[in-house]
Amino acid sequence: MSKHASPCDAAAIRLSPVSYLVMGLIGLRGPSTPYELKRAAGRSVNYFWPFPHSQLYGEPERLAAFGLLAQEQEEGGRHRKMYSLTEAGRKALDDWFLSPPGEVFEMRDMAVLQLFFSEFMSREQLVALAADQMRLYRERLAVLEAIAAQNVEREGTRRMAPLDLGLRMARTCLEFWSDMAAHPPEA
Amino acid sequence: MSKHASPCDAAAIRLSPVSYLVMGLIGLRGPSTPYELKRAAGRSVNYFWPFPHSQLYGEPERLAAFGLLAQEQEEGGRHRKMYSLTEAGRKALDDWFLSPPGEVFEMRDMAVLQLFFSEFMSREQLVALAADQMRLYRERLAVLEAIAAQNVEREGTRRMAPLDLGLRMARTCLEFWSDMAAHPPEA
DNA sequence: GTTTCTATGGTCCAAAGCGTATGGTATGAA
DNA sequence: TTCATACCATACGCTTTGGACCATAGAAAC
Repeated sequence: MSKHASPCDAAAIRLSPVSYLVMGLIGLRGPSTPYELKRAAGRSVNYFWPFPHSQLYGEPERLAAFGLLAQEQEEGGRHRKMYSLTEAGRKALDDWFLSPPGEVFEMRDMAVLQLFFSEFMSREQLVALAADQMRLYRERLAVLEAIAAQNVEREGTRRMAPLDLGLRMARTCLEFWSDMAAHPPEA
Repeated sequence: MSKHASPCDAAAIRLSPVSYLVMGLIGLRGPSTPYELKRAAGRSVNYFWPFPHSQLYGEPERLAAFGLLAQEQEEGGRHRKMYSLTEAGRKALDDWFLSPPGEVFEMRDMAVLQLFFSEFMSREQLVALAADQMRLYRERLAVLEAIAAQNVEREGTRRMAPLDLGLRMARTCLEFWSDMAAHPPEA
């Protein structure tokens, strides 16, 4: 039932962020199906590394082919595939931690792009943009705070740390756009 | 000399962030060659909307084909192509400003990805990660502050606003990672 | 005046990533 | 039985990516 790939050139495989995402989540959760990964990711890691769910089906397959995950397929029904970490997979994760990424975040922000070109905007448009961003960041804050509230017992643990950063960033942005709305530069 | 596309289905064209990037930069700078755009972008907008330089060559071509830019080609030498905004292009830009993006930034942060899975790390590794991020954010801050210093006369203008946000974000992150280094959660 | 060096300027393309359309399967209600 | 609705999975066309590669100009060296 268990279908292993030959523990082939695990050295040669290209590991992308999504690879680590998948291996990491399985490490945290234990054996999981793609659908479970998708749901788990949607509520957490997706906030600071977005990606389409379709990758959570393809990537485990690929990792299994290289022996980093073990695959087990349901006999009947939906033929769910259950993936778990192999020794090699665990090792790959550990190796990843050995060296910090050496780069800071990349941010893609359409609102800031508009802001950069805001010389072409009227004052009203600029204020409207700022107001809209304020609304969105308040929403974002509410969502993140709700997640924090649901996990009070884990407060201060490592897994909650990214949430903390998310909250800080959202507050910083909210503050920025509030200032912008209150005192829009003339040009 | 001047080569216009028919002002064809400018309605049908798909406009991506890079499209606005290009049109916006040309709007700010006046007529520009791709190389100039590339250099200008590298020092500014690239910090909050990264993209490969090859797009700055392909995209203007495409926009010109739809009549949003006008193209003029150097006769001899390098056959540089000079692009400028047409009426339609200016209009497309204006239309863009009519509706705020309605979304907040997407962040991709490898360090936070590692942090999320840091339960698998030793305390030393975590501290090392934090220290490395601190270093990088200090560097980033230095760069941004240098840019700000070079533009004191434009301080408080709209074009400098994104820089302000960048500084605030970098400080927030630096603070976060400093806290992480000083008080790494046990697990 | 020819060679060489370097900074400038531009193109190409294979591979990766993206998002969505689509199509099955289980469950419970009508 | 059937319908409706979640749940679960895959396929595929399109865009983006990043970096390798090429080409030109001008200056310096000889």
